[in-house]
Amino acid sequence: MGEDLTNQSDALRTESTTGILGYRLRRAQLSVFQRFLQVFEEMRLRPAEYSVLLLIDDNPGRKQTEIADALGIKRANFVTLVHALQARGFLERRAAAGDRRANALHLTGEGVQFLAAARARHEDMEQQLLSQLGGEASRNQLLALLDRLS
Amino acid sequence: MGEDLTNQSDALRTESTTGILGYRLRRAQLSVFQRFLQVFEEMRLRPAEYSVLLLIDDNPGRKQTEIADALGIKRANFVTLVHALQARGFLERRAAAGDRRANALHLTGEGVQFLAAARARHEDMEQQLLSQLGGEASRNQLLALLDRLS
DNA sequence: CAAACATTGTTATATTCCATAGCATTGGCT
DNA sequence: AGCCAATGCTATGGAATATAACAATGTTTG
Repeated sequence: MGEDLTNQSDALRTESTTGILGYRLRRAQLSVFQRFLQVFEEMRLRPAEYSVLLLIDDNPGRKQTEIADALGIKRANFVTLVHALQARGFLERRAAAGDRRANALHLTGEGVQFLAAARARHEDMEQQLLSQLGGEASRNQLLALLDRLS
Repeated sequence: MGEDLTNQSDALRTESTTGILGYRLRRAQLSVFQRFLQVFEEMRLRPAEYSVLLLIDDNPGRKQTEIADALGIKRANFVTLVHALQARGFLERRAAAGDRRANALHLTGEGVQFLAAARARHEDMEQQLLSQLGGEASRNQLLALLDRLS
C-alpha cells in the first residue's frame, strides 16, 4: 500500500476540450499568429497591417471602406490602421476620382519595397507551416476545410 | 468607346490573402466563435468560461493555476473568470488539501446542472459544424491538421 | 533552524482588438 | 430644394491579454 502523498500533480484530463472544434481552431490560430508576431517583430508589422498592404497592392486606388470591408474590419477601426501605415510612409490617401469624400489608397514606392521584404519573410513562414502540415496536399485540404467553416 | 464611368465598384482581388494560412485560420475561428457567442448569448456563457467549466468538471479539486495553465490563460486573468463563475454559483473555491495558498476548484450542483445544459446546446452546434464540414472523416482530418499547427 | 527562494492567488495597470454612436462633409435621388 | 445614404473620422466602452508587484505560504538550502 502507500499511495504517493507527495504533491501528485498529475496531468489534467483534457478530453472534453479536445473534442471542441472552436477550441482547437483557436489554439491553432493563436499559435500561428504568435509565430507571425515573432517573425515580424523587428519589421513592426502586425497581421492586420500585412493584409492591408497586400490588398492595397492588388487593388490600388480603392476606397478605405472597400478595403476595410473585404478584410472584415470596421471602417472606424480601419482609420487608425491606415494612418499608422501612412505615417510610416507606406501608403498614400489620394483624393478619389469622382468622390470628394473618399480616399483612394495607394502604396508608395517605400511601401512597395517594404511589402516585398515582408512577402519574402512571410514566404519562409508559410514554408515552415507547410512542412509542419506535411505537404501541399495537407495544406490544401486544410484550407478547403477552413473555407467550409467561414 | 465609352467606358462605364458610373461608380464601377467591382469586386476586389483577394488572391493574396487566400494564400495565407494564418488569415484563413483567423477567419474560420472568428466565424465559429461568432456562432458560439450567438448560441450562448442567453446563457451568458463565453467560450473561455465554457472551457473552464468543462475542465473543472473533468478535474475536480485542482488548483486555479493548474486549470489556467492547461487552458493557456494567465493566472492573473484567470482570477476574474473564476470569480464571475463563482458569483453565479457555478463553482466553489475550497481550501486546498495540503496547501493553504491554493484554491481547489469544484463545480457546485448548480454548476453541474448548468454545464449539462450548455453541453446539450453545444452538442447541437458541433453537429451543425460537422455537417458544414461534410462528415466525420472531414472533421477528424481537420482536427488532426490543426494539431500539427499547435 | 534560519535565510533565501519559489509558488499561489490577487490587485492594478497598460495594450490591443473590436464594436457602437455620433458627426461633418459629400453624394445620390426624387 | 430636400431627404437620405455613404464616407471618413473621433470618441468611447468592452473584452482579451500581458506585465509588475504584493502578501501569504510553501520549499530548499546554507
